[in-house]
Order: sequence, then structure tokens, then C-alpha cells
Amino acid sequence: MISAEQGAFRALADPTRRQILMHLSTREMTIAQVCEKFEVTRGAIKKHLVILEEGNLISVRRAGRERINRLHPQGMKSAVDWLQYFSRFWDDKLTNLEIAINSENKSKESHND
Amino acid sequence: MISAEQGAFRALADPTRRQILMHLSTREMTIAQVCEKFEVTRGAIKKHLVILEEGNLISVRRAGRERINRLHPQGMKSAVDWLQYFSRFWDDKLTNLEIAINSENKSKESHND
DNA sequence: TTCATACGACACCAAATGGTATTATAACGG
DNA sequence: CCGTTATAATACCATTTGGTGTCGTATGAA
Repeated sequence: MISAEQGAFRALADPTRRQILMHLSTREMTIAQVCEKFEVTRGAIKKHLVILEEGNLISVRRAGRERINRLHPQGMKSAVDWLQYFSRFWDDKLTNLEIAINSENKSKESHND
Repeated sequence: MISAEQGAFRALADPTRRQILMHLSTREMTIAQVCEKFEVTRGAIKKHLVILEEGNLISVRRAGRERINRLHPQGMKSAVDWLQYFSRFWDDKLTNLEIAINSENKSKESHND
């Protein structure tokens, strides 16, 4: 089993996939609708969507013959949580905010990868 | 020229590189010292360090024959900034905090990749 | 000077990645 | 039923990636 953030970081590493996430942040879209936004083939987009799904960054539901892709932002939170460990090093103000959150939110994961 | 977050996300995609960042968060280390923490060869670690440097996640200085690697957390901030666009979708509380930050911090980048 | 040490630079390899093209399958509309 | 549409699945290709091994260079110590 791979860690949650591994799937997320892997999916986020490709610029096309990050653009797909931006598009899905405005509305949920079928594969064909995502394809309209890019110059690559449907096959390539499909592979990206599978990787985004494996990374838990999108969820998919079937509607008839359509496959509707929806942003699943909780998956991105795992990457943010990992990164925010370093926030103390770049922004004291953000660190204070992080502390405020942590005091209310006890369920913090470790960073042992 | 590739975007700042592309270099960061690419570097963050590998679990070994994320572990290297965790180690460097405790202290700066030479290549040999990083190697001690892993089972792979020095050549592999060197490549990882180059990618981390290209992603602006570490900085390097020469000291005699040693090459000292130091965490450069500002580079990670570019990835966090990109991701926090989505924070509104997963946590209203964090969104409020983000708004509080943005009201003091006007220099926000776009997400056009 | 000589030797061990810390890197740098290659060449090389297997596997993963991003992409295409082609061929199916399945559902909706008339 | 038939044609069209939306997607799935597969084979294939070029490049990148993560890794090793080897050789070279440079610095510090004896």
C-alpha cells in the first residue's frame, strides 16, 4: 500500500493534470468535456483522469454512458498537510494559523512516508 | 521556462526526495550524510539532490570538497500556494484563515500554469 | 608526495510515463 | 434495428525516471 500523499503528489506532478483539476474546480465534467480543453487525444486524457482518481483527487460517477469527473479536494489536503509541516520555515504567521487549526483538529498524520 | 510550481511538484513526486526534505528539515547535510539515511547509491542520491535543487526546494553551498545541502522551504511555498486555491473546497475554516492572510499579503500569483 | 575521501560525470539499464492509434463495447435517439 | 456517441481497452512508441557501476577530479590529512 502506498501512502495517501504519494498518490496525490504523483498525480500533481504533471501540468496537464493540474490544469484538469483547475477546470474541474469550476464544474464537474465528462471525459469529452475535459478533452475539449486540451489538444491531446482522449486516450491521453483518460489516462490522466485514471491517475487523478488513483490519487484521490477526483471522484467519478457513471451516468448512462457518460463518466462524470468531479473534483475531490480532500485528496489534495493530504499533500497540503505534508507540505505544511514546512510552513514554520517560511512564514511565522502561517505557523500561528496552523497551530490554531491543530489545537482544534487533533487528527494529524505523521510524516514518516 | 517552466513554472515555479512545476519544478516543485516534480521534485515532490518522489518519496525518497520527500524523505530527504524531512531529513534536511532537521539540519543541513552533505551528500554523504544524506546517503547514510538510505539504502541506495550515492549516484542515485546525487540525482535526487539535483532535482530538488532544480525545484528550488534546497540550496547548495560548497565548503572545501564537501557539498552542503540545505532546505530552501520558500520553494515549497509555490506548491502550497497552488494547492491552497482549492482550500475553499475542503475546509471553510482554513478558507477564513487564508482570507485573513490574503488581506495582508497582496502578492498572489495566478494559476495559469 | 601519497593516500584516502567527497564528489562529479558518464554510460548503461529496466521500468514508468505521456502519448498515439486502433479496436471494442455500450447506451441513447430516431 | 441502426447509426451515432461516449467511453473502455489494448498495443505500441519515444522519452523520462530511478537506479547502478565505473572512472575521473579535487581536497584534506599523514
